[in-house]
Amino acid sequence: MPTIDPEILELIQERFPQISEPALQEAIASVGKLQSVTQGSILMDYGSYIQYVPLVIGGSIKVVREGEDGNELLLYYLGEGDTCSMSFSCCMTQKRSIIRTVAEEDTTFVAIPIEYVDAWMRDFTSWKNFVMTSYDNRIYELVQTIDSIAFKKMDDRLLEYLQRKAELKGTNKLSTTHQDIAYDLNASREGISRLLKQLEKNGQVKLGRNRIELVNQ
DNA sequence: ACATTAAGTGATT
DNA sequence: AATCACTTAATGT
Repeated sequence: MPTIDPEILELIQERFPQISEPALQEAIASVGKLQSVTQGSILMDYGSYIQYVPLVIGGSIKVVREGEDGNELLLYYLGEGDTCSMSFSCCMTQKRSIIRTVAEEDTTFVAIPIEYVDAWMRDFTSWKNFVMTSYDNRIYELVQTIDSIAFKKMDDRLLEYLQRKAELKGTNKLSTTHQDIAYDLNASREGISRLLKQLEKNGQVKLGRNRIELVNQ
């Protein structure tokens, strides 16, 4: 039996209050590995099998879907206290990943080897609840994203995107390029530039090279 | 100073 | 709204 890592134990208690059972906390601290990745690292890619389930401690991860032509589309973000629901369903059903996850910023997480994930569903109710709640949140966000694509015009999508991003990062000053936004929204860079210009005219944002500031109104 | 990268523009479909 | 074919501006070396 591996020893309990006190650092992980503390982080879990601090960032994942839903995981309340002490025995579960200790189990996580025993088998989990604390990992850090730099911005832009790909944690999981199309077709790969999942080896672990990540519990996000700090930073954020974006989950994207890519078409055959290389077009990308942002599905949702994972932030502190979140976990990747896709990795659950993948490891439960032994299927390859149908999405890609990329570190949106420098990110740390606790990696749980998949062999424990299943057993804990039986053994710990707080784990089961955590997983279910996580699914629920992710599906809710997915539906919002679908709504946004299906029913909203690009300018609304853009504003929504910026607001979510600002919320996730905890700041109104975003450092990103028009091109990156265009990739996430699967739009053209020029289109995004023009829409941002409009938003600036309306006093909703302030623009600079590599930075977009949301103006509270 | 020069090269590179981000952003802006206008025309076309 | 996308694409093209640029121009202009900011930034790194």
